[in-house]
Amino acid sequence: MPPHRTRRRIPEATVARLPVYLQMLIEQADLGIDSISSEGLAELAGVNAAKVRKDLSYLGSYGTRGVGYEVDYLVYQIRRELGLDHDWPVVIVGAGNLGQALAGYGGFHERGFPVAGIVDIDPSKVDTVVGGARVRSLDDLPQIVASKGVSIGVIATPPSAAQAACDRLVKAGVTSILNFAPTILSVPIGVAVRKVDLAVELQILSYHEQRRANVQQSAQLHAVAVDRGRGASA
Amino acid sequence: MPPHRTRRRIPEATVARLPVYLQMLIEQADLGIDSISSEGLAELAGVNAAKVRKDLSYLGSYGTRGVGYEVDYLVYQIRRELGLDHDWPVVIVGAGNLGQALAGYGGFHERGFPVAGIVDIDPSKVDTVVGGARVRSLDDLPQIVASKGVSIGVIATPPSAAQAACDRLVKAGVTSILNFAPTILSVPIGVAVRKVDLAVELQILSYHEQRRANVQQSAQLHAVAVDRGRGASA
DNA sequence: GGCGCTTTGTGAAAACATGCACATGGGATC
DNA sequence: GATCCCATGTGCATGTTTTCACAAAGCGCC
Repeated sequence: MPPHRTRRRIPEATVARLPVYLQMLIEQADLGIDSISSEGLAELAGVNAAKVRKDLSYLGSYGTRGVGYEVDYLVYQIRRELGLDHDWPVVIVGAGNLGQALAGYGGFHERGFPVAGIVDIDPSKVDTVVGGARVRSLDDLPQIVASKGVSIGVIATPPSAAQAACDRLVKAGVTSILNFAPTILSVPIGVAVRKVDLAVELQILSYHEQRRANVQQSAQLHAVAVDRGRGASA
Repeated sequence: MPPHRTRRRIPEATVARLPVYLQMLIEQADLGIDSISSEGLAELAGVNAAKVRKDLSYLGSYGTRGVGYEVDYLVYQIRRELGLDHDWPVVIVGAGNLGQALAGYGGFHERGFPVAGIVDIDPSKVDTVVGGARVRSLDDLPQIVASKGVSIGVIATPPSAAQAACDRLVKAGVTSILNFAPTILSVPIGVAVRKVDLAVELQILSYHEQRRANVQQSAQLHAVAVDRGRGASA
């Protein structure tokens, strides 16, 4: 039996933090640091130390008590667990503003997600070149997916086209989708979807701004009430 | 006493879903639908009905038993709660690939976050025009923030410049930050930060792909073991 | 080789979020 | 104006995530 076959399931919240730890660890490695404590990593990642330890404990016991974690080894283990020991080519659907920026965004390639292709339904966009890649027809999707072994698709279309784009990705054999359109996609079970909605992020910030304003206002009202109480009757 | 002064705090998980409900409700309103049940909204938002009801109950009792929710009124209430009853101008720091795409991305303006300005530290980028806005110098930041009443900043710089960009935003008076750089920002308390890291999203998908592969492999191994068991000894 | 220092790894508690299930109450029909 | 129907609003149980606190364990120094 291999040492860690299926391995116990890692909580989703932890999975979402591992990439952050990874990023910080790589930074430290580049700085020549070769050992780090949960405390140190916690500080870099903006979380608390107990959380770091519990998160890392899901991967196995890779720390040394009294010392900390060896940076390189931890990088290796997190990479392995996240499936980052090889590249995952991605295909982008939609060559509008956002699709073009994503295609040209070096961060993808740099972090193990080379852009295998970018496609658009609009014939006038096809064959234009964005971010070093030639835009291809949506009809070429199956061919791109098959020939490059793509399993992750990125949707950067307008909302109205997102579900259709999704369907074509799934039909072409993609099993994970990153959706930038403000649309809830329906997919067969077994296909993973993550949604990133830039406006939603801003709206959440707006809530906190709003709240701050309300609280201040209410504190002022309260202060007034207190003053009144002091000066006069009850 | 006003009817809903500070109002009980809304759970963060709910705050993150309200924008999605809002989006769906606006879509329904545009379609001429004027009433919707928790069940219907749940389906559109991709969550379950009890959750919708509980989430909406934090806003108050705005539904009608036996009937559902009036779409327009709910839109109004969610907008008010999220602070979306007025626009929130944003300033973008960094006019690279991503910054340009964001500046040109209609979704921001459309959903209440007009781009009040985009700035860059690189003199060669200053005065170029992207997405209808002229890039201005980083030094103009305080002036832009003050004159346009900006309270939300978007960081679209390379990671190495992100903390400096953040500091300047805070100093200029911005109190909420949306950070696209893969960096943990440190900010004074009272400033809200949200981070969106595109590569992290892909890495989370990668984990699930990886896992799928492992499970399949392990199922195969298991099948082999069973076959062996069948064919021979134990 | 033992002692003390340090930091991990992890049970157990607390906080938070989800989902069920049903009492409650509004609207429609007669 | 009484009755039925239906979907909301919510108490409660369940599941997940965070945090605490401490025993276990490696390292270096004497």
